[in-house]
Amino acid sequence: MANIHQVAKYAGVSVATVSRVLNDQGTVTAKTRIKVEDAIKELNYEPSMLGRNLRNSESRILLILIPTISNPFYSEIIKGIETAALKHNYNILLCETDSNPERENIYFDLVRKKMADGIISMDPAVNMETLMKLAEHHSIIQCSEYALDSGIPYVTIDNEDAAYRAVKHLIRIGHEKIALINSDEKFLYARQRKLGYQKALRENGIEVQDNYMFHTQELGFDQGRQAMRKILDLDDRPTAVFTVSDLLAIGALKEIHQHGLLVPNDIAIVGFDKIDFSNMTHPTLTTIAQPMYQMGTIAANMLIDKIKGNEVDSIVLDHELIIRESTSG
Amino acid sequence: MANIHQVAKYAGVSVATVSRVLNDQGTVTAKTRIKVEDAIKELNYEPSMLGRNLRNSESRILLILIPTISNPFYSEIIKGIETAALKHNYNILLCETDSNPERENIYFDLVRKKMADGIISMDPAVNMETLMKLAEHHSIIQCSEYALDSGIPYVTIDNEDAAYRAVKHLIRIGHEKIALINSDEKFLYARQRKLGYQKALRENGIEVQDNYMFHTQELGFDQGRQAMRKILDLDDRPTAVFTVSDLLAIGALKEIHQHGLLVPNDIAIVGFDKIDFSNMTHPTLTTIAQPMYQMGTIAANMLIDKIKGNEVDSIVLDHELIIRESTSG
DNA sequence: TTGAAAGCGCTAACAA
DNA sequence: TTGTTAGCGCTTTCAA
Repeated sequence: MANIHQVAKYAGVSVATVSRVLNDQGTVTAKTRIKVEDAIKELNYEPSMLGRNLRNSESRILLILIPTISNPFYSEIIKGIETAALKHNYNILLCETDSNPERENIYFDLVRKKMADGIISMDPAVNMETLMKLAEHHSIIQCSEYALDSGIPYVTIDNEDAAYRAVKHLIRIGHEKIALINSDEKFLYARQRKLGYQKALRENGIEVQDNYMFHTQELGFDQGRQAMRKILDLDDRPTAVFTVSDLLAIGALKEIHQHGLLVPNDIAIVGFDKIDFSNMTHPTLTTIAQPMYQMGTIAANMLIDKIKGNEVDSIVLDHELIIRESTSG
Repeated sequence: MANIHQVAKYAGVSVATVSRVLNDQGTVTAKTRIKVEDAIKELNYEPSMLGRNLRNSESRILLILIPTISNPFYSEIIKGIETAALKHNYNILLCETDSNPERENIYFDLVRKKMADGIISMDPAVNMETLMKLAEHHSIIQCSEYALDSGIPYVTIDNEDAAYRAVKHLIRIGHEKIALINSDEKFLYARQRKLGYQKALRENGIEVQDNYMFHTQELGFDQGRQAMRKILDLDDRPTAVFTVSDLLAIGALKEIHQHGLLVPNDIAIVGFDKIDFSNMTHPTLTTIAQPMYQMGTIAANMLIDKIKGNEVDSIVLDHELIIRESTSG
């Protein structure tokens, strides 16, 4: 594998000139440019990013911090990030923390050690203190989940309003006994969605009952089933359930079917995220659409902006209630 | 941000000594080690991988080439890759080609330009010529999909046998009119699975009918629905369908429900991959389990071995038929 | 328009 | 055991 010196020698010019044609920059005669390009072709030369990156003190890599790649919610955001990153000549390092602090730390080290130019954090379980300390010297953007007072820019949706509208929809179609399957309230989005749930109930004169609110450690199918099992065991059984993720909703759906009950006739369900699978279930899922792809592109563009040294502002994107079969006979 | 020189100066030693304690290598007195470690702490020094990588001519990054992150089949493999990579101090660059050659080329450039030390290719649509040319000078492993005569090591399963067993299961429970929803036969796995399908039929004296075999461009839900719609339109309607991916199967399932028919009573379905969602549908899906996580760890270990300069052998992993509700009343 | 040379931060061969 | 020094491959300033 040739290096820049050999190309320079072969072309009969200096390395500086080779570098200039490589970067389409500076002033190079058409004649010398051709000499250099010929040499490059002849020697099969590929400029090494290792050298360039060291010289430029950049890696052109964006670190994406997610809890798990298994949740399609994140896959869709990642698609957006990747497309935007590519457009600016960045690439993405995928980092699944599995909510494991040790693993998280390995990934943080990558930016400390200059292997990544910035971070898009989507992990609700991220250690905020560490993240904030890191943000003092590095470019970081929060995506979807965030801490308001961290001073770290974020892109997200209005979780409270989204939950509010989901529950209001259930009330509008006649439900009064509405359960909530939430995730752990240590997460901001969980607290926000709970607020929206409660607000919708109160506004309609429905009492908020503690025994109608459930919490899960993760946002998966199994957790949805387990929570739904508890709900089905309730003496005064709810006629509708609002879950904070489609995966939870799909688990709940399964459990309801298992008990020989029907959705939405016996129990209506609303999910959250509008992942692809929410349209594949039977019945299809009413859910809150988050603009995931857009969230990804925006987060990436914000990060790249920040890396450039620009000020960037946080942004709250629109969501949308998608009414489907699980709430309408 | 301090560099190694400043640490050396602060500690009153040479940069070589700092490098030695950094890499836990060479011979350093406990006393000097402590001096250096103190300096590191004092200056908040973090060694730059940019410098180290240039010096060592390595990036410690593994490039993962997948068609799309949306298919959970790949997510699970990626989990395996990431875990194995991390164990060896490698990180993974996620590259979705979307079966777009232009995008593929951008990613190939990353290894040409030393930004990645090797590739795990899982894209069935990969340009084999380019891949083989690249393999002359770079470490590459094929995962799941492969070209036998490429000379590039692979890890996969026995697709023909897997399909054979899936169809045989359908025959055993009494089906004779069995349709196939396959993907494009330009892919090796599609040809192999078709062979298995045909073999099972022939062995049991069932005629292979061309009008029972369908092809789709992608392995998704929508393609499954469309194919199933055609099957339902058939004059002599099959009583069972073997699909080459769970996503296709889920689409087929949906379409069958839509027509007011029941699975498995009216039509039985077998999927392929055992993605998490195959257990969330109603009914749950009979499917072929691929050891995805294991495939990921093995592929990563093979690649790391290859980067080290070792010979690595291709490997065929076991699969398993998982019988669930979609084939058993 | 081009070239010489310094230097990005690190490792390792060699010398002391 | 430690230090000196030569690069790894590139970009960029300065001078010609």
